[in-house]
Amino acid sequence: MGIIRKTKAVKILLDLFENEFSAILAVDLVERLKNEMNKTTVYRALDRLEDEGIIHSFVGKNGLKWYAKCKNNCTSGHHNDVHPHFECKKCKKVMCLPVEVTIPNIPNHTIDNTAVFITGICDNCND
Amino acid sequence: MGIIRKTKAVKILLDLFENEFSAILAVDLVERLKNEMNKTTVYRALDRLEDEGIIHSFVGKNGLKWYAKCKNNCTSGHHNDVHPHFECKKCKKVMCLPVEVTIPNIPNHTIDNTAVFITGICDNCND
DNA sequence: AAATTAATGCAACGGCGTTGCGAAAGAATA
DNA sequence: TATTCTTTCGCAACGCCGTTGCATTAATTT
Repeated sequence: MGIIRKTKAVKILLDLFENEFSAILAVDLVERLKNEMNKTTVYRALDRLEDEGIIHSFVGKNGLKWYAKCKNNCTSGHHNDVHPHFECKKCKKVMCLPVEVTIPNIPNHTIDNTAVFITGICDNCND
Repeated sequence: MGIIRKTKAVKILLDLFENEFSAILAVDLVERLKNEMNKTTVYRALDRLEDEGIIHSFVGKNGLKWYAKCKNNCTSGHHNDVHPHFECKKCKKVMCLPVEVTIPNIPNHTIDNTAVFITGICDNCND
């Protein structure tokens, strides 16, 4: 807990997420890094990075796992931003939208976590 | 397109969803019906029911597929209700919430579909 | 009843993600 | 630097969900 060990895998992944603004599919990471590290290593390093609140994960429509960089000081266990994730049908990119989604009050329910997944066409492809 | 064939599988499934208010995991359906039909049949019949707009599906946090009955005259291809799905951490049930979630306008984006998945504690377990 | 179309069962597969375990790498102590 | 301890890595194998191909059976059409 606290400082994360900067292993080879962690360094490579951090670098990757630093230069990537859209979310990345876990399987794509495995593929892209297959010459540098084993797939098990990728998954375990992702787990650690998520535990530390450096990245966050979510599941797409097809059940595949996406990872993206956290921007709002998330900590282990709790992620601050409840932002939607947007998947463009054209360019296939998935991005975190800098927008707050407010969930209407639901009587007698305790809300713990909210995931919003939107599909459509992004601004880049809309020209 | 149009009228769905009332095969054995479809009848059983329709009956099941009629008497079930919470969503059902696809794998649970396969398990519950394993003496009456093959797992392939279950998945294929679910596909057809969804195509006809009788049920709708969504993916949970762990990537598993859920099915629930449609209530708002959905048609093939398009499902009318953008309601959240709520998973209770205690009783593990997943229900469709009768609430509209409004997504804030996102400049230059064309929204096609929205999925909201909430976890927490439901009213039944909150006493 | 015969012919056509659609649904079913079975077995095998594909893909994502996980686990167990021995080997290697990194941190800590001296 | 040498020794010990802890964490990570690689490999192989696995578990599971959902899908596909194909031959069989059931339902619809004529």
